[in-house]
Amino acid sequence: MPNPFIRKLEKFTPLSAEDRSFLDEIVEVSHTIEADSDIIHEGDATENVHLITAGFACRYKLLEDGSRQIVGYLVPGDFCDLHVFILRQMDHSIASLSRCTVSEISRSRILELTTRPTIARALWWVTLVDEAVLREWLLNMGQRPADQRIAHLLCEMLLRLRAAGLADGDSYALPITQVELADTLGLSPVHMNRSLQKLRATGFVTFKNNEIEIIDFRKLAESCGFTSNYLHLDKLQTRPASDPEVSRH
Amino acid sequence: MPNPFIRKLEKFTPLSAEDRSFLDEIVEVSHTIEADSDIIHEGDATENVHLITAGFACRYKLLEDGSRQIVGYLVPGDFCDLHVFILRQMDHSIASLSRCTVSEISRSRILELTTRPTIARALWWVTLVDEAVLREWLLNMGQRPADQRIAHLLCEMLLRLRAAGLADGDSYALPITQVELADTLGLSPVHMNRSLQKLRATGFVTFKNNEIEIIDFRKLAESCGFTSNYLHLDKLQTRPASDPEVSRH
DNA sequence: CGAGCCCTTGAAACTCGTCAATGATCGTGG
DNA sequence: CCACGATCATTGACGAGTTTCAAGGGCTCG
Repeated sequence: MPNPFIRKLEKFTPLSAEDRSFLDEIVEVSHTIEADSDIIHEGDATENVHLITAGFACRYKLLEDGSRQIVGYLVPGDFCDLHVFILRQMDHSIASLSRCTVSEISRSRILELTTRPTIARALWWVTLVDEAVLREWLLNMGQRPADQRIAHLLCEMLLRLRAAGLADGDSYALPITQVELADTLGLSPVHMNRSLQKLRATGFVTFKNNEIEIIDFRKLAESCGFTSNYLHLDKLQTRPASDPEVSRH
Repeated sequence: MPNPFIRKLEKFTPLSAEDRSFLDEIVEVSHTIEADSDIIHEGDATENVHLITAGFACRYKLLEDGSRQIVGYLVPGDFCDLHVFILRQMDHSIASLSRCTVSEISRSRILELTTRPTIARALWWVTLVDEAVLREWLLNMGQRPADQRIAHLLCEMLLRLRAAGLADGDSYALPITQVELADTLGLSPVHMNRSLQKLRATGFVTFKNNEIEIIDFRKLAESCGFTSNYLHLDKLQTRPASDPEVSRH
C-alpha cells in the first residue's frame, strides 16, 4: 500500500520517481490519536504541518452557545493545516472521528516541497479542490432539503473514498454518528434520524453499523442532483463497476 | 487611486516597486459589463484569467429546479477564475451584481506571476482566505437563525469593503436586492424581508436604497457571534473610528 | 448486570417557505 | 406631464419542514 498522500497527488498529475521518493521521506514524526479527540485547535499557530495517514477526521467550528458546524472531512492523504504556513493561525479546529494516525512535516520540508514545480502545482490543486467542495457544501446546505442533503454527502464520500482507495465497490466505512452527520448538514439529530429513515426507504442506499452501501448510485445521485464535476477527478482512471461518474451535460 | 488588485495583495505583504510595476502591466484587455449578466459560466474553460476591477459580482451555483445559491461575493481586486489555471474547468458561474469592469490577464502572465516568490505567496494567501470565508459561511448557514445570518454577512462585508477601500467609515454601498441576499443565505425572499425588518428594529444597522450603515458595529457583531479572525486581516493597519476588529479571546 | 452511548419515537412549538396580493419607486414613452 | 410597465419591497394567511423536549430501546463493554 503506497503512501496515501502520494496516491492523492497522483490523482492530479504523475510524479517522477524522484518526487515520489522525496515525498516518502518528509515525515518527521507520526503518532496515533484516539477517536473523538482534538488534533488541532482554533487559534493554534502550529509549527509542523499535520497530515492524516490513517483514519477519519473533521474540520469544525464552534459557536458561543456550543453548537458545532463540521466544515469538512479529512481522509488519509489530506493535510490538516497546510494553510497555517501562510495564514499563521488556525481559524477552525480539527478533531479525529475514528482512531487516526497523524504525521508531521516540518515547515522547512514544506518549503522544499514548494520549490518542486510538479509538487507545488499538485498542492495547489489540492487546495483548490477543497475550496470547490466547500462551495458545493454551501449549495447543499442552502438549497436542498434534509434527505437530499444527506444523499449528496453520501455520493460525495463514495467518490472521495474511492479516490483514496478506501471504498470497496459501492460500499465504504463511515465511522460517524448521526449527531456528527447532523452537525455536518446543519440539522438537528432527531431530524437527521428521520431523514435517514426516509432515505433508507428509497432503497438506493443502506446503512448498517457504520457501513454505507450504495445500492443504486445513479438513482441516488439523480434524486439529490449530485454531479461530480466539482471534485475535479477527471483524470481518475479507476472506475469500478457501477460507474458513478455522473456529469451534468 | 491605485490598482485595487495591488492594494489587495499588499494587505498580505509589502511588494517591491518592481513587483508593483509588473502587476500594473499585466492586464491584457479590460471591458465593462452591465449589471446582472453572466461573466463566466459553469463548464467554461477560460483562456484568460478574469479580474474584477470595479463593481460587484458573485459566484453562484444553480440546481436543476432553478434555485440558486450564491457562494461568494467578488469586489474590486478579486480574481474570478484563477483556479481554472489548475482545475481546467469552472465548477460554478459568475455574474455581475452591478455594472462592472473586468480585466483579463493571459495565462502566460499568470505563469510569470507564480515565478515571483512574493507575489506567488500573496496569491496563495488570497486563495486561502477565500477558503476560510467559505468555511465561515458554512457555519453561518448551518448554525445561525436568519437574522443573525444577515447580521454576520453585513459585518463581514464592512471589513472586506474597508480593506478594499470601498467603505466610508461604517457605511458602504451594497448593490444587492433582497432576492439576491436570500439566495446568498439560503432563505426565501419573504423571510429575508421579515428578517431584515427584525434587524432594523435592533437599531444596530440601517438600510436605505442599497446603502448600509452600521450604527453600532460592536453590538451587531456580538448579536450574531461575528469574529474577524477568519478574514486574516491581522496586518491591516487602517482602523477607522469605531474599531471593528473583534477577536474572540 | 448496569452504565454509557447511540439510535429511535411521539407530540408540541416554532422557524421558515409558499402563495397571492398590495405598495413604492423609477425610467420610459405617449 | 402623466400614465404605464417593470422591478423591488412589503404584507397576510396558511402550510410544510424542522426543532425541541422527553422518553424508551438496543447494543457494547467493563
